[in-house]
Amino acid sequence: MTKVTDLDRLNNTGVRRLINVSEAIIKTADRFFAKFGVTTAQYDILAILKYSERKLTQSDLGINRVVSRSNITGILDRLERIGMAKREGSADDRRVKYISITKKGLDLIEKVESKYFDNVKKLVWFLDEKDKKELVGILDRLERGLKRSENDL
Amino acid sequence: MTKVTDLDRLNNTGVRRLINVSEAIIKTADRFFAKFGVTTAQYDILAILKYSERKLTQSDLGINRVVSRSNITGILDRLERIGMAKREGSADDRRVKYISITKKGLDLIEKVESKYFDNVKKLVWFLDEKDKKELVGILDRLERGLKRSENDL
DNA sequence: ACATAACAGTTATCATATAAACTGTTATTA
DNA sequence: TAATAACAGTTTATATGATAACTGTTATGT
Repeated sequence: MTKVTDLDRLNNTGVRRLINVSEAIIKTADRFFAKFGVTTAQYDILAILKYSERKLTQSDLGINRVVSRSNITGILDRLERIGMAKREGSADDRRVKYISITKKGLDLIEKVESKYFDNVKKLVWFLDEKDKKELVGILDRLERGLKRSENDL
Repeated sequence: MTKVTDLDRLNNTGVRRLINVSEAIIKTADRFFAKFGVTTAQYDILAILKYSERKLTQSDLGINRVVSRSNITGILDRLERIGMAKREGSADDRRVKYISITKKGLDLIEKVESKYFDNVKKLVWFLDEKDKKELVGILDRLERGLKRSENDL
């Protein structure tokens, strides 16, 4: 039974801070996309569909976005309902469904994309090149640490 | 209509990376607490209750955790169901409910807490003091940027 | 060929989150 | 005091996420 030290609490505060900032960014993105009638998850899927070189299946989308297959089902249901994407069965493999973005989906991205990137630019406005490089390094080291702490989970 | 540049995409990739690492940390925490029969949100509430100097209302809990009042309702429902917390009406103000942690809740924290802080220690294992200081600064600057980008949301 | 394993997608359940409408209570103010 | 505003908490609707059970299809291996 290890004793909890002040340093432990300080570390925890720092990690919480990281998570809070992340969540604040996510919520801001959610509100941004909501103005255009889609959720962040839906927009992400549409952007992947638009920029993919090849036809994608539902499983492909799951891999890119780290969303499980079961949740992709629901997101695509809603995208189909609002007419932004559609499913097509594969002739080769009857298990597979190919997903494509519709004209309406492409129009949405056209309208939203540059505004979205403008917001990202404002978000990182106060970071210089050194900050950005350091941040990437810190994130790498956090991921290494995460593996350590996952081991004896 | 601004054009999207490579730098825009690079910025976006960096921000996504930050969010991905954050979400990976959150998921690891979720799995950790699940082993003890609670969710992260539930544990957070219990920890706040344990270490609070004064009696807390549901609104108080909302403010600390940035969870809206409506979500607090559900989280407390479930905490009450498993016997970890309880509600008590206020005599002064019949709108208000004071929330307290039960013996069972305190036992849980006793059992979990030092293991949790051990995991946090492993998470930040590869960060030195300079990293930690730099990270705090970067998070500050990101928050400033976030305000900028929220302005014309 | 037939049994079995692996796979793609769907469905169901639970927890969480946002937002808006609602109930009852307290505070304000005309 | 009566009308109204502000507040605390609940409820409802919708979206997302994790997991697990399930259906149908394809691949494998004896």
